[in-house]
Amino acid sequence: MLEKRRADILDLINREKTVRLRDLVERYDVSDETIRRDLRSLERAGYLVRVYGGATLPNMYGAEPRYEMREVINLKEKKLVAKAAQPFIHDGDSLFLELGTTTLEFAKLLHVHNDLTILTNSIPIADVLINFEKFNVWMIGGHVRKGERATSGFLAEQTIDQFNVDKLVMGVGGVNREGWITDYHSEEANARRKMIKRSRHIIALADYSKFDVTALNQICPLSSVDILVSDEKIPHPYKRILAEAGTELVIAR
Amino acid sequence: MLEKRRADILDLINREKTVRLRDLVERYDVSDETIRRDLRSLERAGYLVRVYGGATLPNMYGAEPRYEMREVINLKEKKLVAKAAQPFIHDGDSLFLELGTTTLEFAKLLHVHNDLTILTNSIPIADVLINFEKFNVWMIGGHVRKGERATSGFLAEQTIDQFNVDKLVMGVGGVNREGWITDYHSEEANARRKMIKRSRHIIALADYSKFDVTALNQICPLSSVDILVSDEKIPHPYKRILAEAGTELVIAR
DNA sequence: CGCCATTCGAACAGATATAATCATAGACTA
DNA sequence: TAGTCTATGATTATATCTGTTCGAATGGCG
Repeated sequence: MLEKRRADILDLINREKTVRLRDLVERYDVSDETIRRDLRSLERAGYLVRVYGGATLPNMYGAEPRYEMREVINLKEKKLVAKAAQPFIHDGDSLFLELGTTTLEFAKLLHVHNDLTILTNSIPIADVLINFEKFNVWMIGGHVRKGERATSGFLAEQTIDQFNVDKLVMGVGGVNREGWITDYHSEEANARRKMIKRSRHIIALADYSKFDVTALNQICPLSSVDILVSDEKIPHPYKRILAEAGTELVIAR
Repeated sequence: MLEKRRADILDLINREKTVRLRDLVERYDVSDETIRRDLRSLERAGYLVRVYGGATLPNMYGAEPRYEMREVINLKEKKLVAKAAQPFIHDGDSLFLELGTTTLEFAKLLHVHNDLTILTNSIPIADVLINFEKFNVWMIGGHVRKGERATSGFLAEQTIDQFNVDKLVMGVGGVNREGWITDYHSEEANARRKMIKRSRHIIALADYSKFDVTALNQICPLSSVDILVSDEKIPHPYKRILAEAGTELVIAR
C-alpha cells in the first residue's frame, strides 16, 4: 500500500539519515520508478532531500554553513591600521595583545622586532606568534569561547592581574561621540578592563567602520587611550573628539 | 552514495583537521580520482582546502600557519591506543588533557560524549575541542613553547592547582623496567606532576615504542597510574611489571 | 642538481540513475 | 459493462557518477 510504504520510508530515513533507492526497490519489491515517485512526493512535502542514488535528511551539509567563511570585512583597512600601529612597538617591550582580527594582523607584523614579551588571550594570535622564536609568548588561560577562539573568565582575569606591561594593543567594538569605547563581547569585557589597568600605554586599533558605533559593553573612556590608530575614512568630528580626550590620533595611509 | 560520502568526508575532516586522499580511497573503496572529485567539489564550496596528498580545513583567520599533513610516527598505533582509552571517559567527567600526539588523537574521539569539562595546556587540543560545542573547555595559561605548542611554567602550575578533576589523560615519554614514567620536556614535567596530584584517576597512553625508554625527567612511578593503555606489541615483561605496580593494563586491538 | 615515487589533471568510456512518456492492471462508479 | 481514475511498470533518451589511462607536476632524497 502506497501510504504505508511512504510512511515506512520516512521512518527509515529518519533513523538512517540516508536511504538508497536501490535498497528501497529491493525492500518493497517495486520498480525503481515507483520509489522515485515516493521520494519526489516526500521531497515536495519537505521531509527529505533527493540526491543522486537515493535521499538524505535535509541539511546534510549543503545548507549548513558549518564554517562561515566570512571573509573578514574591511580586511584591507585592518591591515593598514595594523601596519600604522607597528612603529609604536619597540624591541624589549612587553605587550598585551587582545583578541580580534585587527590585532591578529598586527601580530603578524611583529616579526621585525626582537625580544618582545607578549601576553595574549587569543589562540590564533598565540599560534602566529610561536612561529617567531625570538619572542616570549604567554597564553592567558581561561574559559575558551568557541566564537572568538579566545579565553576569558575569572581565570583570565586573575592571570592578567599578575602582570604589568608596557603596552596594550586592542581592537574595539565601537567608538561613539560621547567618547566611549565599547565592545560586543560581555565575557571579554571584564578581562579587557583589567588589561587596561595593567598597561602603561594603551593603543587602540579602529578602522573607520568602528566610529559612531555603540556596542553593548562600556570598556573605557577615550581619555584612557593614549594612541588610536585609524584610517583616512575616519568621520570628521572625531579628530576634535580625540584631541579633547587627549588621545593621539594616527591615520594609516 | 555520493552525497553521503561527501558529508562523511566533511565530518571526518572537521574532526581530524586533515585527511589523506589515500585513506579516503581505502575507507570508501572508490578510485582516487573519485575522491579527488569530492575534494575539488568540497573545496569549491569552501568547506576545505586541498593540499598535495589530501586536504585540510581552511584557516579561518587568513594566515594561521597551515596545518601541514606531516607524518606522525606510529600514528596508527597512537590512534588505536586513543580509541581503547576513550571508553574510560564518561559523560559529565572533568579531565586534564596533556599535550601530545596521542592525546590529540584521543581528544578527537571525545565528540561522542556530552557535558565534559576539559582543561588542557595544548593549543592544538584546545583547537580541536572548541569545535565540539557541548564541552566546557579551559585553556591552561602559561609560557608557550614553540616546539610543543603548549603552555607550561609557573602560571600553568598555579592554574592547575586551582582545579580538581576526575581524570588525567596523558601521553608519556618513556616507561622503564624500574617502574617509572619519564618524559623529555623538563618544562612540562612540573606541570604534569601537579596534574597528577590534582586528578582522581590517572590514565596513561603509551604505544609499544615507549617501553624500555628512559627520558630525562622522572614523572611518577607506575603505581600512581590507574590505567595504562598500550597496544599488542608491548614488550612482554611489562605485563608483570604493571601488575606488580597495581596498574590496570589495557591492550588496544 | 637529478632521480624516483607519488600525486594530479584531463579526457574518454562504461555503468548507473534520472526524467519524460506511454502502457497496463485493478478498483470504483455510473 | 463501459468509463475513468490511480498506482505501477516499461521504454528510451539524457544526465550524472565512476574508473582507467597517460602525460605532467610535485615532493622527497641523495
